[in-house]
Amino acid sequence: MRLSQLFGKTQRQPPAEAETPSHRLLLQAGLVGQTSAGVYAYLPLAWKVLRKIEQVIRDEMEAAGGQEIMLPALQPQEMWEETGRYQIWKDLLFHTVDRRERRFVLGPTHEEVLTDLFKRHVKSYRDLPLLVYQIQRKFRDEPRPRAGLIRLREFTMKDLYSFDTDWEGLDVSYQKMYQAYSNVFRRCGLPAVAVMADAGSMGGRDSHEFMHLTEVGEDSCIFCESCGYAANAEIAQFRKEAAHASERPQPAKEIPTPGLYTIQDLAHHLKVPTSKTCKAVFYAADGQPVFVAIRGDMEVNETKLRRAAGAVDLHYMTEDEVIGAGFVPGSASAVGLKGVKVIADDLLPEERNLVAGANKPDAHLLNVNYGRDWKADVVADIALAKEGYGCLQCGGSLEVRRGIEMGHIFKLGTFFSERLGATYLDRDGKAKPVIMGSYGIGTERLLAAVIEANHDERGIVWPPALAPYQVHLVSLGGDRSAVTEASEHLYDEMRQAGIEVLYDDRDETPGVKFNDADLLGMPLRVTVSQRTLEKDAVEVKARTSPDTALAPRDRAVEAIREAIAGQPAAE
RNA sequence: CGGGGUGUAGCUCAGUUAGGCUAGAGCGCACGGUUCGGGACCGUGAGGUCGGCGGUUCGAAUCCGCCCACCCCGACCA
Repeated sequence: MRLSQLFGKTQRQPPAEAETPSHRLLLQAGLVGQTSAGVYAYLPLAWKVLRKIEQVIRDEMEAAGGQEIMLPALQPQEMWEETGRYQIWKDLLFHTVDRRERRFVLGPTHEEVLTDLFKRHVKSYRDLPLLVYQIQRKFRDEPRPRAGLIRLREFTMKDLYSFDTDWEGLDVSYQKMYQAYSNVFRRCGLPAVAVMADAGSMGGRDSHEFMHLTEVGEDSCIFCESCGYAANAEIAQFRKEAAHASERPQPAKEIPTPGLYTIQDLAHHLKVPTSKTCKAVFYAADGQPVFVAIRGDMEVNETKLRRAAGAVDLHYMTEDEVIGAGFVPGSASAVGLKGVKVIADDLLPEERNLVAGANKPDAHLLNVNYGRDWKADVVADIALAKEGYGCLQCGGSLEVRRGIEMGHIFKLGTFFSERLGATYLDRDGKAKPVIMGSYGIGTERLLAAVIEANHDERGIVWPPALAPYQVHLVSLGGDRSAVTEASEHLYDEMRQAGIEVLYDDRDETPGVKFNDADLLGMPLRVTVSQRTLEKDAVEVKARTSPDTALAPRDRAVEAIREAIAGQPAAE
């Protein structure tokens, strides 16, 4: 490809709106164009990379026994109502209506459609296990699109679904996908770690997310270096130790605390650690008020809380809701509270003599004890793991890292098969719901993560396996026809040799060309100039190294080929 | 949805505080010339609903109101 003809120009100054490196580089290099928030167009270079990413994924899915299919994006709304997911996903769906006023949604994922298809084509245990996958557009009206391609509203996802006769079979399918995902990310030159994750609202069992760790990521992950524990902060557990368990229960005592509303102020004023206090947090779970109690030094993990509450929707109460529920902000506690569901962190029953609200303005209680003074309807682990907490498994110190979630695998079980009636006939002649798993990778997000992981201050550094072209041929010809002729000749030779080459044939100064070559990030730069021709050579330079080397013209193609082969392989 | 921010040429921004006459700069783009190994130089030129609508005013990029878009931080996910 001639750079002079390429659709997509580099920009000297990146748009100010881009903050994360991948977003900035994608725009500055002219790879993508934004259409609206979370919706992008992909120009030739980006599209080439995306196709290579898809090919890597396709390879690994096929190797694992997956069969590729194509499913509709236009999905009848009733299908979503049948599984009950319509209510849950409603706000995230793009809705549409056909000319007969039949309601459709643009598929945000394809479990419903595929399970329905499965029903009509699979009848027997002999057809199982079955692994099918699709690579196609999904549409989600995300509340907040983010950071270029990291969080999109229209995006491409590889989704593979597994169908097994039993849970052991599902374990095997799951393991296959776990391995396939590891292969995909390795081949894409992208460091990734698997962390345990929330299996979501679909009653699944195991679940892992594949994370690329970077400050730019939007997920928090918890790691233990000594034993290898790795989990999304949403579900991460930790070792909880009661700080005051050995104390003898003391009589409760009310004290005036005017002007003290926060745990910080309260603890400071009473000269006690925040771990000596009991904090109250108000949530609405599926519209019902929930009183949440947790030790003052800890924070509520909303994923854990949602599960403990058995709720689909969970949000911090608004001021109106708090007043409506009759809570006393600043001095609330579960002591004497009636008619409201109380959920307590499981550390509270072990603590003694905590400071808690008195449930009336400007007053708190000293020496509050669980069991004697109050009880919760639900006692569960609802605390958020934090940096420095103890590892549940080994006691080591936990670390928090940010990550981009590039892939998610989970065991669905029978959620969809039961609701949609997807059964198979087993050996015993009985119809049984098929056991499913679901495994997704976002390709544009993967592309963004690849750039996050592979760039320097000058631009992108494509992993060879994904680079749109292997060679960036720079001609410093100007109007010197000898240089131009030699460049054209080498360009032809390389193409005939099957080498993917981007040829900078523009009438630009050397500085412009070199800077664009660095920005665009092809693995190998080959320069032809007056200077190299005087030595009857061309210059070869890897994007990853500052060093250049001369290759004789008569064996230039051979030398380039060797240089490509010598690149750090992504395999 | 809550909080914060930004909208002036393709990109980066000045001009808005204190309303004033043909709205500016750099880069990019087009043409001509000189240059040619790390974002060169000279000349000429094209390019603008100043986010939109309404209001105040003799006069609005500038003041007021409403709306919209985009970015960032939180609740969701690949």
